[in-house]
Amino acid sequence: MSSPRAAQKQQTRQALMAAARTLMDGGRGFGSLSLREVTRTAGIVPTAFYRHFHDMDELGLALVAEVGETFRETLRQVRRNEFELGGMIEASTRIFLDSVAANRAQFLFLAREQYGGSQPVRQILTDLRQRITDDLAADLKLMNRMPHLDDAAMDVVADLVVKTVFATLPELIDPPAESLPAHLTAQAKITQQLRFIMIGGKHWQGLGKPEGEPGTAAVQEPQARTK
Amino acid sequence: MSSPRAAQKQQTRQALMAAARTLMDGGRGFGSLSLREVTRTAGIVPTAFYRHFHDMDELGLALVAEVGETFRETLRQVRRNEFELGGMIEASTRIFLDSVAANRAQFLFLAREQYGGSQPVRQILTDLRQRITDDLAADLKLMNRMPHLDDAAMDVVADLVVKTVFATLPELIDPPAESLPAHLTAQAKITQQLRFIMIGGKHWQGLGKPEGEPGTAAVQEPQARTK
DNA sequence: AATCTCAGTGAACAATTGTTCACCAAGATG
DNA sequence: CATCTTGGTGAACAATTGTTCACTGAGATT
Repeated sequence: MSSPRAAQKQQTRQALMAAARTLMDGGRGFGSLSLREVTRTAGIVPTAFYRHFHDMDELGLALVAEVGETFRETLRQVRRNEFELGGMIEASTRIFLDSVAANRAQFLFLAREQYGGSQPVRQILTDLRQRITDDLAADLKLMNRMPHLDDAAMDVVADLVVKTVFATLPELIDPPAESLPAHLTAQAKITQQLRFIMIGGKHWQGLGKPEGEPGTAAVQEPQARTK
Repeated sequence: MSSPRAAQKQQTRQALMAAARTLMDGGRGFGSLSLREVTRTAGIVPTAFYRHFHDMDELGLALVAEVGETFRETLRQVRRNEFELGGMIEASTRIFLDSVAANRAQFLFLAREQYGGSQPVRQILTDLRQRITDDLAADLKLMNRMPHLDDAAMDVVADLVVKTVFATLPELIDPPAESLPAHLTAQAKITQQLRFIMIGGKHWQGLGKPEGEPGTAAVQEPQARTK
């Protein structure tokens, strides 16, 4: 038996978060949700809200933390497969897509609020994304697949990859989308796109006249990051 | 002097759109704006709103149409430079960034609402983005810089480029951001990222064992789009 | 000059909002 | 057992919301 009644509390707390996510399923933004409809959906009286969050913004931050944890856990899972041979991108993509499907509502919040949310929510989401980018950059440097790239350039690649993944989230969530042309499944498309990026990194020729492109040197010699 | 009285109308209509954009500057999402604050900001009585828009959603659609027109005009400008020699990506990027800076509020709406907006707004934004992607794909096919790619693969590249540009918009808008490490200016970063993508497209080796990656053929032979 | 059109006004409405307060009853603590 | 803590209740509040309606007065039309 033994249900410590402090655990009951976390249960209604979860109910509040679930209510917010549910309301967002209908296409609403988090910022347009009212405290009262959240409590109503959670099956609770408005005043009880304050026993859990001081603010709607604080609820938002809790939702960020939640999806952030899910995200990073998924990435740990991806990283475990990263040293196996063959189709690394494809394997990683599959793991990621499975996680998105399994936690649809959480990632829906992430996709919707990454640029639309209130300023504190957006700030902490930016931090989350930065940590992910840094981790990926460190990984890329370790596996040494892009010998021509210095550390700074590798950071830029990592940023591009993360940007691509985050920007793809809405496509992964919006439609259950059966019956597609088969080479345009989300899976196939993002796999191919990530491959383009990695190949681009591998064939980067440095600076002066990259890829026979004449004229201006577009990117100045980047010095190592002084941080 | 000739002030056609129907022109005064469009002027307050513009005032309403400007008011909405102004309110969004403070980090708010369009969906959280109330009809009354928009009219208040526009210096007008709430009821007058209905002379211009039937709905707040309709205001949103007008804002989409506006930034859509600006965007496509900018792309026409980019396309005029596209056949000049040297640093094509860099030149295009500069033109684009200038336009974003010159129409900051419009692009702020685009960046914020591309995934956060209400369903009708998001739908029409998706359409806009699709038209842009199609135009770019057609252009890429014309200039024949990626001989190994068939049409379907080129569509995927175009999608990736547009995705990258759209996902970069928030960085371009949020901070006036002076005093950066200089190789991390938005200009330098997105230029380098687009270059990675284009190089990746150019070096794409087709299907079986792309880039010496053994094992599974990740992407099936894409047949030409049947449309 | 007489008439019509219509963008903007101002009062009024029912509904919903965020927040307060005193109150309860069940679980924890002594 | 008596006492204290605390998650949830329900009434009440001032404020703001979207929408209606009859109105006005300056341009347009005749």
